[in-house]
Amino acid sequence: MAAFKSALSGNRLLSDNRLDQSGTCMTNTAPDQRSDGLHYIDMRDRVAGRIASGELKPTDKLPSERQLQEEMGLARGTVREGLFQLEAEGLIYRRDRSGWYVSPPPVVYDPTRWEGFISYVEAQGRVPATETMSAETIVADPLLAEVFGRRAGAPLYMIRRRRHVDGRAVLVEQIVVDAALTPDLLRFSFDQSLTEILKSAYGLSVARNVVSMQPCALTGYEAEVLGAKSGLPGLAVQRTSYDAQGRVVEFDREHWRHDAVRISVDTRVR
Amino acid sequence: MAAFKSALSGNRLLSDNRLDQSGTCMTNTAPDQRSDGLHYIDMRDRVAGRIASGELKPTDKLPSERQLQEEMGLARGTVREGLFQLEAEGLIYRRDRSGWYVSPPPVVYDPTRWEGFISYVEAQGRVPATETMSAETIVADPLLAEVFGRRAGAPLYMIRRRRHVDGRAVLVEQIVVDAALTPDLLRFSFDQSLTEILKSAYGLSVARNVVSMQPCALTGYEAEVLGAKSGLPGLAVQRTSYDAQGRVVEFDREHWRHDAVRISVDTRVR
DNA sequence: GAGTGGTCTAGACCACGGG
DNA sequence: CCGTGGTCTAGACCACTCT
Repeated sequence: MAAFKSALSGNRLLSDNRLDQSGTCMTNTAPDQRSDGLHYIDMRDRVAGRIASGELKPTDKLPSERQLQEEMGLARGTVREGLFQLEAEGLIYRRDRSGWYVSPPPVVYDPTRWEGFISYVEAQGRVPATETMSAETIVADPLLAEVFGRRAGAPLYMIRRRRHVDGRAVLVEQIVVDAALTPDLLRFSFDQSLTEILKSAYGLSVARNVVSMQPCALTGYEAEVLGAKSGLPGLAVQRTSYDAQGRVVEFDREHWRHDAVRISVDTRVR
Repeated sequence: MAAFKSALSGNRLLSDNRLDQSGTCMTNTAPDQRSDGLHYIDMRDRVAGRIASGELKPTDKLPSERQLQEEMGLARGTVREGLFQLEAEGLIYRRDRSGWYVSPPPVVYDPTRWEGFISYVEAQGRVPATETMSAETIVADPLLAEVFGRRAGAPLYMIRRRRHVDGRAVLVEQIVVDAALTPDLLRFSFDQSLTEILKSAYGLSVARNVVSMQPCALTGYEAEVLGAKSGLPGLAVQRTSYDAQGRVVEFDREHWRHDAVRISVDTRVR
């Protein structure tokens, strides 16, 4: 019913920045007309309202589940149902056994550009941080051998990092580079920009990116290191970067929290 | 602990097609070593195992929740918890009040190319279908006016469509085009390719795409028309297409089921 | 009308976070 | 240590689908 207006407003994609405003998609906190009788939706709307009004701001802690339960006269399970809704919408997130918090706005990310995470995030007025989880020499399994066009067993470097925005862990990544192109790479610290290292120390720069993205659930290792509950929606990004000679410079797999990122790509059509 | 092998296997992104094999990410059905004592995870693993083994195939219906409950000696809530995990991972989906089904593999989609949905899907051996929900003339609100570089109040066409793959509704989209560039557009049927219409009837082709993507929750209208429960993870895609003169040819917003799509982009670095 | 998932209640105990 | 969320049980009734 003539919903095109609302379809375009309450839009997290349109504005280029900062749009923690109104609501999320279309269900929205909207008027007050709601109260479908669905208790967990009412609960969702009430909390969403507090966020929209600014009563609760990004990174604020919500009242405890038991407080909300009492406050709204519901069973705890129903309260949690409403919280899961809000989490799925990216409005709130949880810290294990600590509580529920209001999500900050997402970071905008263009995986087709060869710019570092750090410059991206800073350009958006946020504070980036990187932790190197591991950096080691590995040998190419058949899969990686194919990616890099080497024999199985060829030496590669693998770096695992965790990245933060404003102190919150938002992604884990695992980068593989060809040891033949980057001798002695492990002498560097990877808490800074790898992009920069590859360019300045090895003269490698990227001419082509092949990127693949898929909504996923964060489970196992990724959920654990992001401090997320297994099953939290996420975004898996895989990037293969080539230089002008067609050599694979970087093979990168990233797992993002779903509420922490917005992908933006600008391309000429071939 | 030396998990890089498993980090690269069980990978839905790597292979270019069909990879309903092993598991999803890393938690995997893996060995049998599990049985953490977490009942809903056991339950997840058991069902995931049946899917991995081929005992349950895409589009197959799972046993009812009450059957699973009895079969595994769990409370129904616990069974549902496990089913939600599998849903989040994209392994299964539900049809409201009908049952749970095994998800078919996702479609690969490149939003930066100006090819139609139909050719994409067919090229992957799947059966596409399109339903036009509405097609109407609207006037530009301030937001759309800015997008199209017109005055507020300028005439535009808006088309809403629902797209299916193999009979399953996987996305809803809302396309806005400039009426000044496409006079009398509404005389066409939009169950076929809009791309084709714009090119052959109006000589419009696309030189540049600006695409933005964000994991989201499907709620309200989108959830409803996709037959999904509100809160289901989805992917919101917004595309603005320009022709060689820099005029906006199409402004498109799509909402996909999270388990139905994988995004792939191939770009030259500028 | 039978069977399915969707919602909701009112408990319980546990594992972990943080003071 | 206490408070938090995480897991789990055992019911109940409803709304809808399917045949």
